[in-house]
Amino acid sequence: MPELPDVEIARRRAESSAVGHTVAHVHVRDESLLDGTSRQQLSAQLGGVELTETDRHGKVLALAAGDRGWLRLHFGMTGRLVDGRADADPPEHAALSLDFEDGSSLHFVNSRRLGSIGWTEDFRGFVQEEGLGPDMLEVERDDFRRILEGHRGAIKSRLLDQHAVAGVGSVYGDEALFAAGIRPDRPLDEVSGDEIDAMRRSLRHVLRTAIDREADPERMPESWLLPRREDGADCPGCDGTIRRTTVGGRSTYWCPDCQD
DNA sequence: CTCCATGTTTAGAA
DNA sequence: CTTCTAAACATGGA
Repeated sequence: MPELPDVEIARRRAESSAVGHTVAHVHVRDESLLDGTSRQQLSAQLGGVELTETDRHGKVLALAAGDRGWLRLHFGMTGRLVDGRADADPPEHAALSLDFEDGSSLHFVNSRRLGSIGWTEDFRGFVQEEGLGPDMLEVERDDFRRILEGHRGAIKSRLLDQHAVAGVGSVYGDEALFAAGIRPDRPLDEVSGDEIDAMRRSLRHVLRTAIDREADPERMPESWLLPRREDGADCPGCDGTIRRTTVGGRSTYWCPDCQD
């Protein structure tokens, strides 16, 4: 489920399994995911080079190769990182594999192929150029208010707009709206400043909790909406019923009795 | 067969 | 300019 927590967990795993390792071979296995780069460029930039650090902004993960630049990964709907061995078969749907000199390897697996693989000399500059909003775990209260104020559309649509704020997706967005007691389709001009503050706190709590539980849906609290994302399910917070609707073109699960 | 899915972009309408 | 909808992308699971 590649939203901010999933990408953060992937970043932490890459930090421990790939940083400090030297790339022996780069295998681009699905060229269609390359975005503004080529297998030649990736091999030239990463081959024989030690990975030095990781970074993340919203749903974008980046791995640094010293001063040369950053490998950028976007997971789309189904992307994930898998550790492996260079002498073993790569996992099914591996789009990119980095084999390290010690025999280990890191695979970027993506069955649905909606993500992207890029190269950028300056990751922070890339974030700027793309016009991504601030990371949801970094944004300050007053900035978050400014981002949501002055709009009339549904609050969920704005939360999921990566150019407004980066990292919120449909599942954890619904979760935080549920926790804050706000309807996903509520027009933003009907949301008070205090409610915006509460929304920010709910988002931070939901995202941090998800990260603490390694973004594993099975491990999320029973009191959450996530295990009940089904039309007609019992609401975990009241005697009501969870409903599925569409907001901003995305399936949305919420409780009409708990949220208004 | 049908419907749905964690994301993003684009075209067109209002 | 803002906002919304539908469609497209490609694939897999229920």
